[in-house]
Amino acid sequence: MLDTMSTSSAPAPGARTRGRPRDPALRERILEAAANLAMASGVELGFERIAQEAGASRTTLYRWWDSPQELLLDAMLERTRWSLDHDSEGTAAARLRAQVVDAVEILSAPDTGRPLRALAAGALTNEKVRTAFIEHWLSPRREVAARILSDGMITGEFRQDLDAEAVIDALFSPIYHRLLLTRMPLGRGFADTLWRIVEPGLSPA
Amino acid sequence: MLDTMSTSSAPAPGARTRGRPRDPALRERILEAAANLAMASGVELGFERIAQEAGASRTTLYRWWDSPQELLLDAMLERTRWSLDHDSEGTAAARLRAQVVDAVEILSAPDTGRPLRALAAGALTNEKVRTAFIEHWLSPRREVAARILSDGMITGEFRQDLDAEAVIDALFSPIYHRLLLTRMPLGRGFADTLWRIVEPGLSPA
DNA sequence: ACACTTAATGAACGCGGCGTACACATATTA
DNA sequence: TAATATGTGTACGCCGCGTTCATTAAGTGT
Repeated sequence: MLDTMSTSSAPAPGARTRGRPRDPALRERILEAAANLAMASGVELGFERIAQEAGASRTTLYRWWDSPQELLLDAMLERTRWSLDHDSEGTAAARLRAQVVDAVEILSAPDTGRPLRALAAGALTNEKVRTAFIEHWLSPRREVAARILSDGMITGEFRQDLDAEAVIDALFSPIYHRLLLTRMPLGRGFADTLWRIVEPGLSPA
Repeated sequence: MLDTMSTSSAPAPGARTRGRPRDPALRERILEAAANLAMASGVELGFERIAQEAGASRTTLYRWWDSPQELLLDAMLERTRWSLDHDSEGTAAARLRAQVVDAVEILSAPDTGRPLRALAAGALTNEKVRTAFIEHWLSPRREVAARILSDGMITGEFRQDLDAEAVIDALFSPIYHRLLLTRMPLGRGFADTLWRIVEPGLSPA
């Protein structure tokens, strides 16, 4: 089993260790500082600034994270747990559609969308960040959708020869695309529009 | 009319000017150096390295470009002119599908795909780069597809209530997504798979 | 009590790229 | 020949990076 909630620095849940225990409040201040800085677009994300904003020592950050982006990833993961809980009621189509709406929700909200841009930027320059981003952010979310798709294919609601990964790409990558590259409007309506385009390709002939 | 072939530094096509004329060969060496460096993944793209690689003076680069990424964009535009020429023969569906295949072609080839990643990374950190990337790279390509979609909607081959921009997103952004973020295979087959998913949403009921 | 272990701080260092400024050489037009 | 614009080379200060070190703090073990 994979721990999706922390990139590198697991404070060892209930493990009683020797030495001085890590200060949870400090960690929280650091994560919040990173999220705040990343929300203010145009600000370069660096250990220097984060430490200053959090009122922490720079060395402390270096101890726990390898890069500012991995730090930010930890912050984002904790702030978006809810999006991984999904209803298992209703048709597969309705559940999948709800996931698309959720994704638009998260990526269009400034306090999550903007940090996600900084995260993606890191993923493009640092392979380690890219790996962590895939492992801890993208994959868990794709798996939720993959599960729903699989259910629908079994019950016959969807066609059985679907390429699940490609369907997920078609449904979700446009949302990332609008957030990251283009400047086209990204709002609730886009989820509907997108769904209307892809949905016909899901149902059996 | 918009000049899509140069971001900032137009050498004024046939304009006879005073002073010493710009050296075209030097410009070419610089563009090539940038493309080569961007192809070697893991290398940070900076004026310093580009100048060194091109055997040019760093000052010269600062004169003509505002950022290494805008320089690289110029290089990419010149190397992918062909992709903007498209056949106007055949059904709209066939022509649109061909565009998807071309896109996969360009983004999966290392000598264009990797530089494009560097370009996208720049677009995520520098708003000016982002603007140039949209204006000179994304928009012209989207317009080709938009034209085909428009044709198909007029002839009745496609449904008339399509949101063209959203269709384009659904068809092309998954390709960028696979190049930039995920590590899923990006090959000829993906174009076909993608098309099979989206195509049903295009034809009239 | 004491030793031991880990966390957090703060100061300092060298490195490298960035952006700019300046002086100079070169090529072309008026 | 004068004027103009391109290209070169050097030098400078700045800032963030990544690391090292010494020090203090907060918990464990016997």
